[in-house]
Amino acid sequence: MPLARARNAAAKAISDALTEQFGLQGTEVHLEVPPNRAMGDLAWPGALPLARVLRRSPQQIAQAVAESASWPEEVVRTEVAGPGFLNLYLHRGLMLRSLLLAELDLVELQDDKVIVEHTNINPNKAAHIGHLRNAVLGDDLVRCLCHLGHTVEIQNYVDDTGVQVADVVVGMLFLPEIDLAQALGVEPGRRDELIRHLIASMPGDVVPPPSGGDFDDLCWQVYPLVTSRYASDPEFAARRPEVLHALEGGHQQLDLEEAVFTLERAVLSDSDYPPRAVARFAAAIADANLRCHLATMARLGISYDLLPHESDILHLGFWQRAFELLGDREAIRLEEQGKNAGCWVMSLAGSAEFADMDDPDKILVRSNGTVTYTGKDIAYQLWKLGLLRDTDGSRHDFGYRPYIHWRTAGPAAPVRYEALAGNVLARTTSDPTNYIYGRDYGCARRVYNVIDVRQSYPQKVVKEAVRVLGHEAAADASIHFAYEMVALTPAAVSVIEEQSGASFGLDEEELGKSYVEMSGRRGIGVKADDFLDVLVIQAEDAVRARSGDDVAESDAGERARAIAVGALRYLMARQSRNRVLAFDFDEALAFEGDTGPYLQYSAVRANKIFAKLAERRGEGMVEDDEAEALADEVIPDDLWELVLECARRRDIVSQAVEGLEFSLLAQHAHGLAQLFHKLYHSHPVVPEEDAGLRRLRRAVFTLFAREVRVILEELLGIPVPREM
RNA sequence: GCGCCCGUGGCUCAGUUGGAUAGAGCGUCAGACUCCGGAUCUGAAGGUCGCGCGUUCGAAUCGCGCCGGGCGCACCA
Repeated sequence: MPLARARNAAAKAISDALTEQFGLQGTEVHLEVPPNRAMGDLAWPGALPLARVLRRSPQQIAQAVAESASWPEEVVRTEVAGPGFLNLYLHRGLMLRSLLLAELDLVELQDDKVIVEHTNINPNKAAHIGHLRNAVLGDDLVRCLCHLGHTVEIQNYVDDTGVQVADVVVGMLFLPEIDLAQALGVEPGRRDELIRHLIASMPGDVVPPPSGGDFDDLCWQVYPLVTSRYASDPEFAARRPEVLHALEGGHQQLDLEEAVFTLERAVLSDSDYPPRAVARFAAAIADANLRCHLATMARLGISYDLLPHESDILHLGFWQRAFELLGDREAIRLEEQGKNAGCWVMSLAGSAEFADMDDPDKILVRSNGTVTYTGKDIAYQLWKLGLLRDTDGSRHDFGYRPYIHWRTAGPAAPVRYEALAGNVLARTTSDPTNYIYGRDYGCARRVYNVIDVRQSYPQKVVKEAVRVLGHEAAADASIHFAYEMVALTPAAVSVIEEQSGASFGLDEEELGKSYVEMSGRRGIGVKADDFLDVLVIQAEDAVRARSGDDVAESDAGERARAIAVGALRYLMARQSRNRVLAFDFDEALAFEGDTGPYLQYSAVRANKIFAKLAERRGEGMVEDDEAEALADEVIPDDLWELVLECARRRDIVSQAVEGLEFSLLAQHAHGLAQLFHKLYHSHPVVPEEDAGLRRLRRAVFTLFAREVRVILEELLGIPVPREM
């Protein structure tokens, strides 16, 4: 990290000069990178606030520091400018040399573990583009944390016993056969045949390659029918709590085939469905959807370490233990009267954040004895922090077993799921004696929960619960990574309605707004796989238009996939997280300008230079021995600008993680690509006959080619195709 | 009602410990050499940073008050 070294050395020089000249001890010196190179490479604005204290003009102070400081070798020139900035100019050759020497890029490994929980899609329907925002932001965070030397555990929480899964089960078991058959896209038939059809479309023990009409797409069709029928049919609506209760009861070791057989018999004899069979059926639906979600995310190079299941939290008594801990601290109480009578509530009145609320109590256990989602989430959070402990001090833990294995061909390549080889993706089990050798899950120093901003309130409650249990530091380390939702522009809604031939029945008011909220319950949304498919098709058209028909089929497909992923991931990263992303097809399908493909193109072009260089001149990228010789090189302004930008990666990544704002990183990447594209035209390499000039350009472009690959592939998960 | 978020050229957005001349992209207009690929580049036009008051050497950024929009404040998740 040559820039950090130069910065620290310069800061120390300034601090020492302040002591020597003005007797100031231990002044904090922050050096920033000024807006343009005419103002230097690093700048110290600290003379301005010191003016009052020292009763001298800022220019005088800056001048005194500039003249008396013993500057490190990295600083070659100083200048006092504007109202009193002290601008520093770096030794360009030295910086370029250091940046090219790869071993200087190593990071210290951090001695902690960080958990990032993301994706968390309800396993009752296909993923939509809103879920993609969650997963991409979560994955970007994971990549940046790893880059900074952290050990990261990625969790994708599976709510397999919630109302949403129950709703699809209700639909399969109780919707009129006619409606059901239509939703499933088959000829009307008996219910047991429809159930069989659904089971047959499940992916089994594999993670399937996504295509149209997958299992999760069928559920996507069924789900809105259920929710709309609840409103009109009370008898139907009464099925929901029945099914939910069955799910919570579990299905101990019941075989799926046996469960389906049981359901069939119930259909034929017109008798009630046995709860255990219903629960087993629901578990199969949740699992099948989960595998579809994994497949969708795999396309984007997103993977996980652990799949915690809500059913296991339930069966292993996580909540009971959390309840005891909260009870010991008297953080919860049983409400005897009022509107919350019969409920266990946690009072939030004690914390400033909730003090102004009308009702500062949050219900954790309902009057019927069941626990709310927030209650379960508190237990889960405590477990993540290693704080869910039994009375003997041992950790109250899950059981674990390998769920599937996976591997990738590179940092931004698609994830390939396989049976036995590669990295382990584990899932929790309800048998705490199950474990995976050498693996220890949970128990992190810091926890990021990537969740939609609309869940800020329950997330605050969870954090507060950790705090009232006396774990101040752990509460502070419980971070809600909140982001705004993805909505649809009215134009996007029209496109979907036109293509699907369906109408979402939006009223005047909704259509008048600048965007429409997506809703799985209403079936309003752009499915993630569908959108990716469209992107791939568009990208492939563009590839063929440029390269002609001589591109091999598989090669064009490969490039198109990379471009589609690049466009999508960049789109998600570049918008700041607390702004609603109003999805528009035209904008999302753009491949020119401030887009992923623009960045990819810069990387491809840079690589192309070196390919041609090897071919025509037998020269390659600048290696360490050549880099040594560059320290004395005179580097012109325009090339230097790119060199300095390349030096800033670590700073930018730290800042992005600190503020959970990956638009900073996206913008940095875009800036780099822009500088490169400009230089590409003004500084040709291959045709340049002057060997010295050619070496310098090679050096700068070597730096860029490496840098852009790291930022795109490692940090943003955007693949760099071989050609475009 | 209380809380959080958003308001920046025609459109979509950056601008994060307050820093120097507010940046991109799209769109519009005018251009790019027998030269490593034109998904690129050069140039032009386009801004009361919602409004007001304040803090500061300095405010798009911090504080207060308005205006407009969104989202929360469930025995849903």
